[in-house]
Amino acid sequence: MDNKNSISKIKEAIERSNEVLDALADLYKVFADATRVKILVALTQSEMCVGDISEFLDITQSAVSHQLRVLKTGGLVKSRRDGKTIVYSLADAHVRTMIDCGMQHITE
Amino acid sequence: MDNKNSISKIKEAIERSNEVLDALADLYKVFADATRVKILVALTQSEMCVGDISEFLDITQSAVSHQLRVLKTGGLVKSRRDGKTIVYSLADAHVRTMIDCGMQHITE
DNA sequence: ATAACATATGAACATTTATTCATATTTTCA
DNA sequence: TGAAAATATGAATAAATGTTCATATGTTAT
Repeated sequence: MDNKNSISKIKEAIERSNEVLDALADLYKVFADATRVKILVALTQSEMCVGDISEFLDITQSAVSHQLRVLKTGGLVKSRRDGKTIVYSLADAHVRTMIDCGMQHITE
Repeated sequence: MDNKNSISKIKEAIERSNEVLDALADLYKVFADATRVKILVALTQSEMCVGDISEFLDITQSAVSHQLRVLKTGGLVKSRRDGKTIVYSLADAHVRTMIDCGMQHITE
C-alpha cells in the first residue's frame, strides 16, 4: 500500500536525523523551566550579574548559579568577569528568536 | 544609581508577565523530550495513527499513547477517529514554526 | 596577608517525568 | 452478540531535575 510505503520513508528519515532530533529535544529542555525562562527574558533587556538575578527572582543565589550553569552549558548565555561580579548575557540572537517564537504561540 | 533603577524596572516587568512566562516554560516542556519531538517531526510529514508511530519509533503502544496525550493536552496535536484507528496530526502551523526555529539553532 | 564580597560547587532531598505492564474502553465485522 | 483490533488509562518503578544548605573558590581593598 502507498500509505505503508510513505510511513516507512518517514521512519527512515527520522532514523537518519536521530542525533539532531535528540539535540533538538535537549535544546528545548534548557528552555523548559520557569526560572530559566525568566532569567533569559530578563537578559533580553540587559546583561546582569548573579546577585541581581537572585534578588529580583527571589530565589537563592545558589539556585541562580546552578541554573546559569545549565543555560551556559546549553549555549544560551555567556559570561564575563567584571571585578568581583560575573556578568551574564545572552549568547546570541538565536535565543531571542526562540523566545519570541514561543511567545507568539502563547499570545496568539 | 541608574543601573539599579533599570534592574528594578525589569523586575517589575517580569513580575507583571509572570503567568505568561510560566506558560512559556510549560510550552517548551512539551517539546523537551526526544520521543515527543520525533512524533511531532513525523507528523510534520503526514498524519498518522498510534500504531504507525509505535512501530517506527520502536516503543510500546502504551508509551506512544501517553506521550500523545501530553502533546494533545499541550495543544500541539489534534486527533480524529477513522474507523478503529485514531489519526493524529499537528494542531496548527505554530508547531511547525517552533520546530523550525529550534532546528535553525541546532544546524546554524 | 587577610577580611569581605561575589559566585561556584557538591551532596542531599523532594518532586516530576517517561516507560512498562496489565487492563479497560471503543469500534468493527463475522 | 461476541470476538478481534486499536487505543486509552492507571499503578508502579526508575531516572532525571530543581532547590537548599554548607562550603569552596576567586577577587578586591585595607
